[in-house]
Amino acid sequence: MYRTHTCGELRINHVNETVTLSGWVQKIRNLGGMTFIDLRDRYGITQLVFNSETHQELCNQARELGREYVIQIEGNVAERSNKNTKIPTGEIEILVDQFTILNSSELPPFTIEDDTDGGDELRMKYRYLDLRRNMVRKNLELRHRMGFEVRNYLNSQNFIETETPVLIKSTPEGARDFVVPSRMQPGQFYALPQSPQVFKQLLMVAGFDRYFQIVKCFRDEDLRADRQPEFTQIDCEMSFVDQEDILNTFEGLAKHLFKTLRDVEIEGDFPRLSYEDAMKYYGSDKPDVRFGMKFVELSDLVKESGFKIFDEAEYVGGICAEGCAGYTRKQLDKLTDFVKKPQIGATGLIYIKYNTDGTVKSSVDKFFSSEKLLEICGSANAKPGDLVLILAGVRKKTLTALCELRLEMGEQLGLRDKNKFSPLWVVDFPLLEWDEDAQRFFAMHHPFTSPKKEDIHLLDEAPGKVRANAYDLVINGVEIGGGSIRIFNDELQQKMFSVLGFSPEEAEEQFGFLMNAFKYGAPPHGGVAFGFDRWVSLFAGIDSIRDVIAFPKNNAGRDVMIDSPSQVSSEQLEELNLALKLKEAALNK
RNA sequence: GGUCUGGUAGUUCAGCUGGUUAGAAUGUCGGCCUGUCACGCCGAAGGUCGCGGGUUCGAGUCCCGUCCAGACCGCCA
Repeated sequence: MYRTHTCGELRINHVNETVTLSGWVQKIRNLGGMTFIDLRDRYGITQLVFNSETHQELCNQARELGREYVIQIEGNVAERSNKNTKIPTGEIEILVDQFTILNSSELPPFTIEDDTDGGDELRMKYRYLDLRRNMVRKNLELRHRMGFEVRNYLNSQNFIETETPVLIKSTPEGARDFVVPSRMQPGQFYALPQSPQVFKQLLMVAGFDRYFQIVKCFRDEDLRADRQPEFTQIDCEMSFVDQEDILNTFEGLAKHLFKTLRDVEIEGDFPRLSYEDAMKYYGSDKPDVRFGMKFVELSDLVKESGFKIFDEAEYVGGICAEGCAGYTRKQLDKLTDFVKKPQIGATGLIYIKYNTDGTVKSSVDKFFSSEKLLEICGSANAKPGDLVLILAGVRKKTLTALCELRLEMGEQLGLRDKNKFSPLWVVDFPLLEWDEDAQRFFAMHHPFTSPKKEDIHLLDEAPGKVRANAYDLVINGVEIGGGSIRIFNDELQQKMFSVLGFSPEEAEEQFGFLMNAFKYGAPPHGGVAFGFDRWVSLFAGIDSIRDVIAFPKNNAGRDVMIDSPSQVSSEQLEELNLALKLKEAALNK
């Protein structure tokens, strides 16, 4: 038997028991006549003592140990004379009688501690060592518990977890597919699913009624801190539901997860915000509503002042930063630089300081009277002591920039507390969005999303105005998930394909199986999918999803530990009927 | 595809306008130490300054290219 207890469970009431422990050597403190070793496993740390007076030989052996050696010890649990209140096992220690080295270890390239000295690159290369660290392991334990609670809740609501295939078919629209060559069908390829979308709809046709799956999805697009080429979704679909039923069901899931994983009670219904209002008040379809600072449109108020920037702007909007009237020139310059960064793209920043004495000071004093500036402050709901920040320009771009500025101010003012959670549903998304390059409409959500009944008549005359039965769950400015009520009528689906520019033949070739299925009594249905990794990282209070994934890939889609992707042998290529034709840039690598 | 930041000891970093032998902390190794738990004290080893080219009497430092890593824009229904 390798162990009778784990390294995290022994307490004062175990004193005098003889125990066997196995684990890794975390730290050796050699005091000469006496040596202490911290023995670590997943469950905790237990201190071992070697005393040269009573166990000279053992003491000598203990000195031979190194960090991360795997050892097994037998000894007696004793009460410490000097207790350590910082750890749960700190009242006891093990007087070791014998020990065995189960495995030696090379010196690890970084220290296995909470505050490691390892940089990201090293930690990824030696991920199995990084995973020994509390921080990373705790994230994965949270992930485990969350998966468990998702299953618990959805099971209690009669959902059936059903697996869907991973080798499927490439379709146009949406993200770039990962493709897998078929050996048995020369020249043909499978695609890895971007989501199990059509399968879950087919399960509804099959009468499964309530489906879910915690499932890997794949998208071959460029990565970010919160985007991996393979990621996990909580994928769900329900029959005989309208939007209201879905929002209620999954609001229930969200509340259950908040309660069980973070012990947070979310009072009342999640607020709902139309896409239009989200853009108008926050410049984003995933607003962070932990704080206010809503946009105020000032376009009409500031026109014809002779200030060219405002006069020529399609949109002028501002936010009110509470209590910031005291900002120095330096701070304001820094904010100006911030909004002028190419990624944000504003041309400049206008401010009005509403001083505590009731006076105003602005960067556009030349063009506006004090009365006018006060009026602007009034519309922006500013009170003495506040600072109004204004951007102007093309509507869409300015809203986006103002969104970034708002988030930056929220950050500076400490309004984005990681332990505060503000969920909301963003609803009434547009069904379609116009693509300038392709000169056609694309489905904003996906081609199976149903238009709002009252907007269907607009499909021909003004497709861009049609709203969809689509919704996103947004928490703290992070898009946690989204979904829609689907089209379940063959005719409407064909109509949708035609608006998207598919010929009937193309639609038949790509999605014939789905439309065919819809001919056999498809129930009304709809669903939602949540980004599991993002949700876990939100609960863990971290910004990157990499640390809630056991073996993530880097920002170039590379696994630096196993060194993938990699080349395959010419025999493998031959077998797959593939020949490589590399571009020059690829050859240089 | 683009923008930005970084790459110096095992590790995390410092290294100014180019100028003597490239430093600190930590880790490692050796010695001392019987109550440590960030143990302490003494000592030692440890460097292709990512790689290639250029400018210069002289390059870790400046320039060009390139590779790697990270953040972001485009992209991601």
